[in-house]
Amino acid sequence: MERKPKRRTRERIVETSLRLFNEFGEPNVTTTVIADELNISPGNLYYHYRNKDEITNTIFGAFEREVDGLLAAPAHRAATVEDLWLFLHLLFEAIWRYRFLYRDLNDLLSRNRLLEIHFKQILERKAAAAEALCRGLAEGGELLATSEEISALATNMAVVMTYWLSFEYVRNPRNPQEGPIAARGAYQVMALLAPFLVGESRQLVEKLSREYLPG
Amino acid sequence: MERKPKRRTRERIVETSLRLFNEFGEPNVTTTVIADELNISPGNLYYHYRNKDEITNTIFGAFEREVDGLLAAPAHRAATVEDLWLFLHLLFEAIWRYRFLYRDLNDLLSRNRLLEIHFKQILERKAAAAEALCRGLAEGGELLATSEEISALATNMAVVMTYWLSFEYVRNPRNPQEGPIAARGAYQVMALLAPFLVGESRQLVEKLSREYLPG
DNA sequence: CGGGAATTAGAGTGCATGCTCTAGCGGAGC
DNA sequence: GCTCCGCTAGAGCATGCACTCTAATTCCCG
Repeated sequence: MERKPKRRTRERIVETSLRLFNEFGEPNVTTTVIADELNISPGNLYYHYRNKDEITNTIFGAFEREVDGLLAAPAHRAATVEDLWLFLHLLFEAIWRYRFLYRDLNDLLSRNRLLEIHFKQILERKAAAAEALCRGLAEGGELLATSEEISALATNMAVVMTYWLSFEYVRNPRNPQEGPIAARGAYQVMALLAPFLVGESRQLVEKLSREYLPG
Repeated sequence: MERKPKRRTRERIVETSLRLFNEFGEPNVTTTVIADELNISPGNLYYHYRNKDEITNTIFGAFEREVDGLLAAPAHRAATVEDLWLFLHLLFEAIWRYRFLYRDLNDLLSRNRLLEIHFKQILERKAAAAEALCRGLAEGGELLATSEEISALATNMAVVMTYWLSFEYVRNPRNPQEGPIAARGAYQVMALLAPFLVGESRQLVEKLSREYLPG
């Protein structure tokens, strides 16, 4: 009936699941739908994965590895505004590729203990990375703020990094374009710490904003 | 069998549903559970409400009325930092009482068109109220920022106002205490615009923070 | 009382979904 | 060609859910 390569079924399941999860939301994608989309039988799907959660967890594992790599970088490196700008773009791009996790976050976490624990860790690492970046900028004299201000700022950065996609989704449910949303998210996070920046760094932010905001 | 007052069934259904929704999440509360909790039959429940969505919509209607009242206020009044502080507390308190809406937001909106439209409006009104408050402070000379900065700031305020509860919930799933979470949310939003405030207003924020943050 | 309307009970239905079970296919090595 | 084994098909099961239907009860009002 078909001439597709047969040996990649396990990989194809996660690829297709990720695509469908992102498009329709994980709760709205049944195992039958995944199997149909792949033109395989439910039995075949369950031969490769014990249950639906195992598919979700596999996808989440890939996401976690990617994000961990990104979040680890800022910790041990001198921070500049350009670093932050790049970091935010990479982060939002990764989040976009796994956006289903963020769309039905609480639902997923309440049904899956592993996700609950690990996602919480990711959140903490996000806040820690944001704080490390801010303190790095402060040490370099590019940012001027008290320790309390930096703590609150880092927390707010974590909030916006985590929920910007959801926010955009509620504001505009039928508008799934990556570029603008990710760039806008990076801009919004940048706007959080812009007022704390001094002189040339602040002007750099304004320049970056002008370049990326209209596009 | 029972001696409870019988005539309030319709009201008791929404009251109990709200409580259960908030505690366990709307998707995890079945109509059977609601009926059981009230010691009534499913048939009785469906006599008063055509379906589950009608219960949700009724609750949402009450929430919308409350929030609309709150959001309308800042628009036509001279703004001060104290006004904002009070406004944020009232808003977070209202959100807390209807927190189930925010917990499974995307799930709810994707299954309920009325909610999708009206919640979107609420979001827009939140951003508008935040922007009005900021511009009011700017006119009063208490806040110093460009128009672009105020726009980005208001958007970020809307994000934190909307998702602070979710954020706290992910960070600490088993810790349902109202006071600290609402106060902390107000503080976080305040921290967003603090760097734009001048002189005495900024010191006032620091004072308010010291009072409410540890508690 | 009596009768009609409002309310309630509770068994039951239909459907969706995650998942299972068994039989069979097909390719690689002997 | 045979056999073994990884892979696949697909009917079907168990469960949980929102929701329905009819009969009974209770309440209101004359």
